[in-house]
Amino acid sequence: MQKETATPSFLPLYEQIKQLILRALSDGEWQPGAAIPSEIELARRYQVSQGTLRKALDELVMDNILVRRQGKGTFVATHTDDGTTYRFLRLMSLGGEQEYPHSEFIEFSRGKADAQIAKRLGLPPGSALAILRRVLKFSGEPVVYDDIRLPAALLKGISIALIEEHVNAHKGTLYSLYETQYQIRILSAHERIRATLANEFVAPLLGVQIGAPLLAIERVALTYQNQPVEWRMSYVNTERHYYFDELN
Amino acid sequence: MQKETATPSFLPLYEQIKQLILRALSDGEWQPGAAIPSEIELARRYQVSQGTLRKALDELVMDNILVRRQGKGTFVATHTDDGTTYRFLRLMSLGGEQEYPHSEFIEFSRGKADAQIAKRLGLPPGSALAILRRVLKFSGEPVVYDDIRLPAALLKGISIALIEEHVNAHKGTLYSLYETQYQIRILSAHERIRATLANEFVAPLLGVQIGAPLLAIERVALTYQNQPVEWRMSYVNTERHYYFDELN
DNA sequence: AAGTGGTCTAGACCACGTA
DNA sequence: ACGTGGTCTAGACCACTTG
Repeated sequence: MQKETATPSFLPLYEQIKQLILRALSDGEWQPGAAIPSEIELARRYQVSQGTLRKALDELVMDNILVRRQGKGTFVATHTDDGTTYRFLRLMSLGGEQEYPHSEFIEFSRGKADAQIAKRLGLPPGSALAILRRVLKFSGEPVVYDDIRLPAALLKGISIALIEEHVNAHKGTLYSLYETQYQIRILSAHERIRATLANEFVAPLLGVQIGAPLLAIERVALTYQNQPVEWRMSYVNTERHYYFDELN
Repeated sequence: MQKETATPSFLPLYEQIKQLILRALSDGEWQPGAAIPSEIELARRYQVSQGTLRKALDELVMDNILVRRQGKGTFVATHTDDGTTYRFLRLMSLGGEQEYPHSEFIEFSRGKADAQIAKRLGLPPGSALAILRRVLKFSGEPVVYDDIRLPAALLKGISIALIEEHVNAHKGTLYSLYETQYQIRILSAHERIRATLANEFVAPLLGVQIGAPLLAIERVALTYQNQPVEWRMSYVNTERHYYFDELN
């Protein structure tokens, strides 16, 4: 007899605690980069043993939502931290070295969501979007063209100058910009990858011939409760770079 | 002051236990699909508490090396199990449905490792390889061309008839064949993805024009101790399918 | 009813970072 | 010296599967 998995007959305590902590994080009780209370304090607050609390934290750490530092405390994960700035960057040079890109912004504008983007972002078609176009250069060479779109309401008062200042002067990523300026924390993303040919628009931006093969990567980035907040389409010239993935 | 991470000053007990269990698995003490001893028995065997043993098992389960089934026991993971047969398949149809491919084998032969493949497999250049070429069809349409290579010594007495029997009559994958017939357990893999153009060899096999865009996916599959045992290059027609990846 | 994995607790002690 | 996370233990009890 197969058991229905619809309603789990029983919800472990640590899972409930995890949800409570997630809610507190989502409500902004603890800011990105800041320390949350110690395990002992949290255990007292939620009236559970330290072991049970630890198990809740374990899961949040596995999800890259929290970061533990032995001897110091547990912190809200950031996109501005040392090694995590390019957490979502899956491109490496053919030699295998990880390089970090330089952004050149081409355009910032506003537009409306077409059917596909609306569906991906869980919005009604025609919703107002902020549109951002840029080229990523690796070692000075253009490799990626990005077309990035977010619900316009999320990015009040944004300008291309502000973006460039943050990303280039500040050595930040778009995700650290969202986080520090707009209280949007990107927690995960999924990508759909296809092969395509460079058209007359993207070819000159990437310095390739029309008809050159490119990766077309459609990404949706998610925040708390897996809510989609950013859509982007990237075109990647893989003459000198590859996309890597680990399977297990 | 930054601490050198070279030699961890201290190895947790559960980590040592994990290594011992890994060794037992690698030595074939417990076969794929079979139950390993209960937690209580293993705790007794390794002279640790059940909690510590559990933590070791937790990690092996996270690595997809073991599978827990409440009330029944802990089992060695398989490629022949129900939902895990296509664990490494990252292709979905554009509509989003997961489809399972049908293999058509084109060729089985022997050859020598060139510099790149030798490097990827950790072999001396010129080593003897088994070579396998096939096309994967989804809903009857050819979508993937695979060029697959393994150290010849691993696949003693293999034949194309045997492969086809296993994969098609038996509804198995190559990885389940390796596992059941040759005692090679694939545990993980990594892939490098680039965009390319269909050449005169692959185009007719995939039913596309020469010059059509394709994904070129180079995969190395690993067994215990992250030892590489299989190399493959896949060419994927993404007109009706995409490669998906989850980032977090 | 018996056996397995899963949860939860309370407490001791260790390793690490800071002051 | 102190506070933080990390490890380990022993034991009670719960949930699931099988006979």
